[in-house]
Amino acid sequence: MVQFVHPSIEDITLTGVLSALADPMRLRIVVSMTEKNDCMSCSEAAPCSSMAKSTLSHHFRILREAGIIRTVKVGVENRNVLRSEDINNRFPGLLNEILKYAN
Amino acid sequence: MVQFVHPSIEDITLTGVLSALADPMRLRIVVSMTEKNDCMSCSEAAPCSSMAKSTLSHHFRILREAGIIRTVKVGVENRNVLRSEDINNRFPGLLNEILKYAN
DNA sequence: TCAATAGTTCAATTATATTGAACTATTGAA
DNA sequence: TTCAATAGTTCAATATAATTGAACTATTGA
Repeated sequence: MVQFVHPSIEDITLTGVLSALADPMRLRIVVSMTEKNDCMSCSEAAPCSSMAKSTLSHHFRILREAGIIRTVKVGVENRNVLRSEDINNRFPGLLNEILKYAN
Repeated sequence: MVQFVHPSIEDITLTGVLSALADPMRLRIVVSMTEKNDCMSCSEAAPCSSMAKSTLSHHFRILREAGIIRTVKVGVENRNVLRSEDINNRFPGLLNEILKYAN
């Protein structure tokens, strides 16, 4: 049984968030999640079909451990949501400012 | 004679800026440059004295190639300035938003 | 029961970061 | 003019992180 580790709000760091968003693929994942504004499976939010699923899994882990997404396994798939509220509490305005220029 | 390469404004990328600022040491360099609000030599802006100068040189190169600082060699030292105006033209508000939460 | 689905984990390879050592260029003093 | 000191760069070696294929786990639905 896979259990995911998520940082609490106070453990979200600036450089952690920046590192996570400093990758074009992860930025695209986050952008597609803001557009959907709902849970997305990993494959649904995949930035491109050519990426190996182990790489995709790695990127989701980075986003998760930076505190940017929350992942829950439901049935056979993972349901990922943006932790917009948490990030906005921790760093008000930051995420929107970055996403303003993403894509 | 060392000649430094700087990207033009339109070649500054979001992920480039985020990658450059996603490192705690580079973030401290940038913060100390905003506090000084003037040219700083590499060693003057060094985030800690224990860092090898080759590592420091590497960090300044990353910042330079991301378009965050401009470097000119004057005499024996490098004079580094933040390209605040350029970054603000390219991504209005982004740099201030990030620096708001730095350190 | 068993194949399909959705993802994780592992091990190997590739790429990036860190550092000491050797180098370059400039200055200032003897 | 020589030469040591200063301020950095570059190089080669090592250490750390990213990418991927292959094997694995867990869940569902036929």
